[in-house]
Amino acid sequence: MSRPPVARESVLDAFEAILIDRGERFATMDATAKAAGVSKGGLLYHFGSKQALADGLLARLDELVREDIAQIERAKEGVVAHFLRTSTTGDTPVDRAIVAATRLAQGGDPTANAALRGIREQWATLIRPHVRDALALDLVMLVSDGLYYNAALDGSGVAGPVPQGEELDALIALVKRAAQD
Amino acid sequence: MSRPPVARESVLDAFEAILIDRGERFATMDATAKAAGVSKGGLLYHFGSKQALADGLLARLDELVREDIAQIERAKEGVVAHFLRTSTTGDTPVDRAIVAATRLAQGGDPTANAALRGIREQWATLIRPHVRDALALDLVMLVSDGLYYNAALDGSGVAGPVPQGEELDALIALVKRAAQD
DNA sequence: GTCTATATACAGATAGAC
DNA sequence: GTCTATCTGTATATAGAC
Repeated sequence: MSRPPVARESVLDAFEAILIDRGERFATMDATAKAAGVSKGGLLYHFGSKQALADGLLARLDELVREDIAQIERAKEGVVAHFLRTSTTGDTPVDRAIVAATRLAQGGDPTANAALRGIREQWATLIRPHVRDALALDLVMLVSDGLYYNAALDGSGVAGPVPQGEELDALIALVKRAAQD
Repeated sequence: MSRPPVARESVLDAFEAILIDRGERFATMDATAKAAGVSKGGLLYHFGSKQALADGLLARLDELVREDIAQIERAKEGVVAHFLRTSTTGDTPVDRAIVAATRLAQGGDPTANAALRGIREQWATLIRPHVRDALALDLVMLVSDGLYYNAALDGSGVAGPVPQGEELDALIALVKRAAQD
């Protein structure tokens, strides 16, 4: 699992940033190359097509989710609480990748859609043993989905109408009470 | 408030359908005109620009939401329950308009984004008197957001990983128990 | 009101120099 | 490995006939 070149990563960073900050329509190869500080030709050396660029983003997303899931499993405050807390409170690499993938999916990229569905399934598998039943799982997943939905609507950095800090703590407690015994 | 011409409405229907079924990238004026059974020139008589087309969709959304809110207020099973039940269980005109607007928003249209934020605020105002406190409101809104998020990911007609039928009834009961006294 | 034809701009992608 | 130049397709928009 050798680390890819720096230029490649900064192209992905730029692509992701435009998706988040401006939306799918503005995430062109031209704009991405410019934001990454390379020429179009340079970008196309690393990613031979727009789809390859999207695939690169989704591959990185997959890896970040893998790490994220490992972290949630080890969380001291419990799996459910940590899962909800990291459902886009902050501006972490996973969160950014997920919002960017959401934008791609909504633009009409079926691979982005499938990736997000797969991630949600992984999360559900992770949470299932820690809640009372299927209904409780639905509740936890939907609250998490709701947090991501608001993050996707607001782009990065902007504080949405979603609980944070102590309010988020209280929400987590409320959901846990409803979802666990 | 005179009813707009039939052709105008069918153009909006077509635009909405493409947004939902294929995504923002595919919702071009050409594709919309074709799907609506008019020529590009015909479309442009009714909507002079892409933005005007989007504005038309959002204006219709606003009206549908107004009707939707009036219905929720009158719901026999209670405001919270009816609100959650209509958070995209089905394939109603409001739901379709919301998913289409979500796609526009994720593509990078700021007016679609603002419209969705406004609608969410209207809903919150509607729900607020019917729940225990601000925390309970957060819970109800986030579950609703989560349902819409899944609807947006799945497009129209496809059954997502989201509760339906009796499972949905149980979820609504669970949320009500957690959110009301 | 609806059409065809066309102008303009930009997206994605290729060729080939350095 | 990164660049410039360019080709091709297509999206938005205009002009003007019917």
